[in-house]
Amino acid sequence: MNAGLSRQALARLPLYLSYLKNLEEVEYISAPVLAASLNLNEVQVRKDLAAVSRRPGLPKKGFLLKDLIYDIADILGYHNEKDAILVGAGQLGRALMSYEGFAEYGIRIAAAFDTDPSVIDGKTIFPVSKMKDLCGRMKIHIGVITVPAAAAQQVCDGLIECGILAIWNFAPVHLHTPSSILVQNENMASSLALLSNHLRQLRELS
Amino acid sequence: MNAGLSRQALARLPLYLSYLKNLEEVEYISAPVLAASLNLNEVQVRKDLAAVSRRPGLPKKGFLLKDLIYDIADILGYHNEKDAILVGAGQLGRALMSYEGFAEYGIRIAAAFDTDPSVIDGKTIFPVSKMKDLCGRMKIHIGVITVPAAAAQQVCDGLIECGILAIWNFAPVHLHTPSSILVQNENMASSLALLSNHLRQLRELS
DNA sequence: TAGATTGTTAATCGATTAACAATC
DNA sequence: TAGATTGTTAATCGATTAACAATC
Repeated sequence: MNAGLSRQALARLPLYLSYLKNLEEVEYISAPVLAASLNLNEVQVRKDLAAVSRRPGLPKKGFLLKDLIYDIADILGYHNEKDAILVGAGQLGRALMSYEGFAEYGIRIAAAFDTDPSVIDGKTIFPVSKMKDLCGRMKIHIGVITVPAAAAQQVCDGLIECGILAIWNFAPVHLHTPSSILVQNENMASSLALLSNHLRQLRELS
Repeated sequence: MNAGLSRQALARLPLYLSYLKNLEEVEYISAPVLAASLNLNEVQVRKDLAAVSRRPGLPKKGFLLKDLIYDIADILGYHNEKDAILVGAGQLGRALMSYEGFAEYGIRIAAAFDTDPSVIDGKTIFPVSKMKDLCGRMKIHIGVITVPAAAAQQVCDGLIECGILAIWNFAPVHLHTPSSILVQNENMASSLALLSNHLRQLRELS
């Protein structure tokens, strides 16, 4: 299991999981049913499930729902809590900090950092100068960047100095990092680009 | 132009644009230089630029920076402002509402809606019951969903009734929509999945 | 001119989808 | 048994990358 899990397949798993968790009064779930519910190709789902499930599915029945939920959550790392730090406690940063959903994803924002004294409270939001110390002590490996674009690279460099291994970047810039560091861009501008393009094409048709 | 623009290519354009806008004292930019700066393949960038630029690039020089910025922004729809409405004025919703960056992307959040009376102020946040009326009058085609997962499908149905054509969905669920509606999922859970997986693989190596 | 860069055609790669035998 | 579903091998598709002639 987890052998042939492509990037895309991995990104589909949370979708499966959220759907499966909402099912009630169901003991088994089959790939065709799941595929139909999420508008996905049946074979694709079958392959994904085969890759994540520890026990094979049962012909004519499918997969035991309870086990499947467990297996997917496990692969997604939801079962072991990981601490993260966040840099940039502006509106977006604070929205993320107060998002309870992260617990479900195995992520806990242990602390946030900012340079603006007016947002620093010494309880959850600290001055950036304290970052390295805290990261080292808590062995934190995930950093969330929610600072303005202009400051993002510098913050990124700082996080790497602190021993961060994976970065979740909300700033609309490309970050330069050593190849061992994973940067996951939450690229809202790209999403908007796809929306705009769709609307324009509709307009051009008419 | 804009003929062979794949989904992925389109998603790269905002990256190019943000980089190009930050350049100073530069008149021409070439594909190889841009590619190197963003850690992308040179041919890929060359093809993308050829697809978006209205005038061909100059051998040995590249593309006129000013024109290139204009052309990309144009394709991305940043030059014509589009109104959007947002449903769910919680933390995330309000963070998006107050994000000034959208103006740059040609998006304006014209109004937000919520069911919770305590957040409704009658100025920017209105009761959901007013949604259809406002959408119709303002000819709004973009809807942003920032409600909890459990409410998302219902909100989505409401938006479609209001004449919305494209949906930017922040709720971690798959939305069922007619095929003519574009749904762009801002799937934070998927991003986190990729981060977690990367960390786990590092752990397994050691 | 020589050399960098362009645009484009061909080869490669990876992911999705189709086909099918095996199983309960 | 018959039929639905599984796992897997092969075919297709789309995007990325390589190769190369054309251009300034």
